[in-house]
Amino acid sequence: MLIGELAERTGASARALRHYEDRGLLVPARDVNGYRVYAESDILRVAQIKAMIAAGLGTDTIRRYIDCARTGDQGVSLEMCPDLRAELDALATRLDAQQNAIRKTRERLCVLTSDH
Amino acid sequence: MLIGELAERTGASARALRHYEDRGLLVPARDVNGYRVYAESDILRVAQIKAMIAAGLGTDTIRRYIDCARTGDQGVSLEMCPDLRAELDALATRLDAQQNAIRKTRERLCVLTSDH
DNA sequence: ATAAGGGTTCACGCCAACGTGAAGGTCAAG
DNA sequence: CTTGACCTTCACGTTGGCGTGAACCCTTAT
Repeated sequence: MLIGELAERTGASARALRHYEDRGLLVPARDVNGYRVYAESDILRVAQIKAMIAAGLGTDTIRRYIDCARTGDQGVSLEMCPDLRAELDALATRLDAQQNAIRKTRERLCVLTSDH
Repeated sequence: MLIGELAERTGASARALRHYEDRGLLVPARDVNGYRVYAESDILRVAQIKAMIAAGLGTDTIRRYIDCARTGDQGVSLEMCPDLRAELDALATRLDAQQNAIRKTRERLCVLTSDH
């Protein structure tokens, strides 16, 4: 599958897909003409990447996640994972804090508007 | 109170405080020598601003929030507020989505690490 | 007088995830 | 052979919230 099709089927732009490749998140094969050739499994991978990006994770972290998962499949060492776990925990904590902050803000606004 | 003291008492950098002023979030008085002079109430205001920034709100939205709150104090019109409310709701929704995304990511990682 | 430690206004730098041309190959169809 | 719809690689633009000098003024202590 070429980049246009993958873009269409994942909802990511072609530019984004090339960007993911730059960041090492996606490594498509190349056709003789130089075109990127993607596998079916890349659809799932792109979905995961998009979700992690949306969750506020950086591409560095995502790449480490992917590497960790790959070595996990092969039953190889998972030593790099603990700090990855820590990073995910930290992000979750930050998101909690953000939710609290916005909840307080809304409460203050509700008091002012006498709403609810 | 001068900018250095406010910075110290709020944890925000002096640069950040000037930035907030550029964005219209903070309007300190000026001494004869041109120095910014802040009121005690600005400490609370800066705390609110920091919280809203941390929550992912942009300075435009925050300024509208402040204006809305000010006019609210004086019992004046609150017509500008509905879209502000909508914006806060949208942000809250986005944060929910992010939490879901990171939760799924952590679950996938847990499966791989056979943890829990 | 001068050094130290405040303050001021520009104005460029940064980071991250792409958007957006530019300039040019590839390939099937008319 | 040419149009058109794909693809390729640069490489600069964008958005936001500041960081980080630069160059300069104000005030107090030595």
